[in-house]
This record gives sequence, C-alpha cells and structure tokens, in this order.
Amino acid sequence: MKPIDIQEIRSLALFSKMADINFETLIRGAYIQNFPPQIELITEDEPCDFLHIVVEGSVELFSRWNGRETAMATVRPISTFILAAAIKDSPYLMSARTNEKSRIILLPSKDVRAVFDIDNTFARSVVNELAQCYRSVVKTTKNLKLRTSIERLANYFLRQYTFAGNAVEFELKMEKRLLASYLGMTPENLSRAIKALQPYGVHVNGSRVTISNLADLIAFAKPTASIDDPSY
Amino acid sequence: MKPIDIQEIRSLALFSKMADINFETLIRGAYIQNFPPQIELITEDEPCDFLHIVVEGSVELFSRWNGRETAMATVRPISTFILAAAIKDSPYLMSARTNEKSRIILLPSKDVRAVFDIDNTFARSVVNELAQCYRSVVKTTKNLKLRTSIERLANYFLRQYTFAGNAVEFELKMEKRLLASYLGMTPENLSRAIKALQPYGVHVNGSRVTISNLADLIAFAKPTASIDDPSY
DNA sequence: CTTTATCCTTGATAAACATCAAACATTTAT
DNA sequence: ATAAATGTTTGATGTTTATCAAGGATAAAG
Repeated sequence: MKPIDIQEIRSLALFSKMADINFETLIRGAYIQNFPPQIELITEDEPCDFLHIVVEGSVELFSRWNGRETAMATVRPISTFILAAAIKDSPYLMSARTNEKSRIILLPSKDVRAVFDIDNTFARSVVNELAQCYRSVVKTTKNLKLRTSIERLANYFLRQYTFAGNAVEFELKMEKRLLASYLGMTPENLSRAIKALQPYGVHVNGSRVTISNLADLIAFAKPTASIDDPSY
Repeated sequence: MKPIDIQEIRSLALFSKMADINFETLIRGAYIQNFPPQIELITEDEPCDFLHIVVEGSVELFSRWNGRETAMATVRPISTFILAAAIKDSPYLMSARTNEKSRIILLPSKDVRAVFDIDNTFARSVVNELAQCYRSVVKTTKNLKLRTSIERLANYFLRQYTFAGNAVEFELKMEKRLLASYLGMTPENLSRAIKALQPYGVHVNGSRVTISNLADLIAFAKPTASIDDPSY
C-alpha cells in the first residue's frame, strides 16, 4: 500500500486555493483509515461527523427506504463525498459503503465548518464543488425521468466510451447488479437491456464492452451534454 | 399589482447577510418584468445571463429530451432559481416557464458573480442555498428510485398536508397534469393513482383534497424525513 | 483442484406504467 | 351566455419493468 501523498489532496480543486495554515488545520485533525470491502462507512439519517475523502478503492453512495435499496453514485479517488451535509451540519441523506478495499481520509466536519467560516477562498471552492454536485444530481434526475432503462444503458455505455478516451472497448468498472441499481433497474432487466442493444452494435462479454457500431449506438442513445457531459 | 418590496428581497436568506453596498450593486443592475402565463423564460443549454427571483406568480422548471418533457420543480415567491448556473457561468440545465401571470426580478449573472467574488458573506449564503438545493434534488432522486407512483403521490399529499399546517383539507397548487409530470407519471396514471388511494382515506374533488384517515395514509406512505422533509 | 458461494442469465409470469381514443368536465374567449 | 379550447377521467390495450424460480457461469475459499 502506497503512502498518502498529502500534496495530491492539497491539489484537489476544493483545497488547492485555500491558505496553507487552514489546510494544516484540516490535516491536523484528519484520520486516515483502511477499510475492507463492503463496510458501511456512513448511514443515512445519522449526524455528519466527517467529510470523507476517497484516496484508494471506491465507495458506493446508496439509499434505503422501506426495505428497498438503490445505488446513488460511486465515488472514486481522489474525491470527497457528503460535503453538503458536512457544511450544513445536517444528517446524511445517503449511506456509503466500500465497494473494495479502500483508503479513506476523515476530516472532522466541525473542522471543515470552522475553516469554512474563516477562509474565504475555501468557502468559494465549496461553492464550486456544491454547484457541480447539484448539477450532477439534476442530470441524474433528467436521465431517470426522460429515458427508458435501455436508453439509460446506451448512454451509460457512451459516457464510458468517452471516459476511456474514445475507446470502443473498455471494462465495466462495477458489478452488473450495482450498475443496474445505479441505472434504476433490476439485474434481470439489465441483462435484457444489454441484449436489446446488440442490434446497435454493443456486445458485452463478462465485464468487457465492445462497441462495434458507434454511429448506430449514438443514433439510438441520442446523448446530450445537458445530461451526459459530466463537465457541463 | 402591488409594488415590489425591496426589503422583502433583502430579507431572503441569500441576501440578508451581505453588505448593503453589494446588495445595492445587485439591485442597480436588476430588471423587473411582468410575464403572462406560459412564457418560456429560459431555455436549457443556453448561456446563463440572469439569476431569476420569482416575486409573484409561479414558475415551472422543466426539461426536454428527444421530444419528451418533464417537470422538475415549481418555484414560488419569494425565491431564486438557477443559482448554480449563474455562479458557475454555465449553461442552464433546465428550462423555465411561467405557470401563471408572474413578476420576476432578473439579476445579471455577471453582477452576481462580481459580488460573489468580493463579498464573503454573500459567498457563504450561496453555499447554504446550494447545499439546500443539492439536498433537495437528492431527495427527489430517492423518491423516484425507491417508490412507486402511488407511493410518491401518497407522500406528496402528506407533504401538502404538513405544508398547509396539518390541514386534512387543502387545495392542489397546480394542474393535475403538471403534478403528474412532477411526480414522474402520466396524467392518466395520476387519475388512477388518486383512485388507488381512496381505500386509505384520500378523496380528491377537482383540486380539493381531503384526507379522512390520516393514520391509514401514513401507514401506507411511510414518509421519512430524509425524503419528505424539505427542511431536513 | 475442488467445493462453495456469489453473481449472472434465462424463461415464465405478474405488476406497474404508458398510450390511444373517447367521453366528460372545466375554463377561457367571444 | 355560448362556443371553443383545454384539462380530466375512463376503458381498452400494449409496453416496460419487476418478481420468482431455476440453471449456468464465475470467482472465492478450502
């Protein structure tokens, strides 16, 4: 396991512009922990004690209601999660569990709020991060309400294609049942949705995805920046 | 039509704490306009020129994709909308239209960003507003992914019951077809969902809703703060 | 390497939800 | 007040998606 590179944390957009002394304050109170897979890190409705930073591995944000559960997002290195709850000192709206062995930095949310109160640059970085998060969830809502499950899958593949550097062959980064939950469908439905995309030149073998007819897939999926472009 | 009460705007959480001189700057550049019903105020994917404040009437935020359309939220006086786009200087993610005759204040987003850059108190208010917006959309996503359409309607009625001051009789604040879209269903399906709630003591006559058996409705709807409490 | 557990797929079925068309109600405009 | 336009409800039907059960593949554990 490689050591934590504090400079890498420092260079995150959220922290890169703040005063050294305030960054020091955050780091001084920080914990770093290694977690095995499938550990529930936080539970929704509980008070927010820490701002989390995923340094290695990956974390699933999910939510439960009435015995049902749904995946909300996957957080990968290096990024923070539950910033809104930490700043507002509100209960978590989502739970989080490790998907794999993960290293997590825990910043006491009390410290985060204290620094937020005195460091104007940090406060502005928080604005940018929150605005980004907000827009991301709005895109998710649009995706859910405006598209069928097959359309959501097709556009997911196209986003992964772009993320992989316009590679027509790439690996799924999560288990299919997790992908299904993330896309708002059952695993069985995902299996069938994959089949339904074959006529558009998409083939999935295990976790390997091959797009053999990009034009057809795009014509079917009709991707749009205001839903599918993460930087938009 | 009553005149604009600047003090009322000033007292919004977003503006109440900022320096007078900066509030002046915002107001100096502001336009106030009256719009008839069904006017499209902003269109998604267009650059964000103004932060909007609804002073009278109501505005529907909605989104289009591939010939489909869905209602995302309704904005009522007095509150702002599309703050994230204004601060980030990013294109709108949603379109907006007046639902009824409405008065809207338009603050040039350039001014908003300029004041944001110099007024630290305002920047912090923006954080709070954005965090609130973010959490609100997360709740919407949970509502959509974890509940059936009938469950969403039942919980909507309970939220309105609470909003009306625990009144078991209240008026729907929007057309049913808009409510249907907001809840992620068709108008036909909403009609049937209303019927499906009759056994739980919910009766709807025109726009008048009567809850005759609150306990039964709650038992069915299973409301939870982390989805249904707007202040959570 | 074999066993065991977990995940994935498939088929059959059921539930949820959408679409279409027509009747009915309500609102708006003349 | 009346006609026209728009919104709502209902019934019939079709599509989409979920559930249940079983078999097959894959990966982890002994």
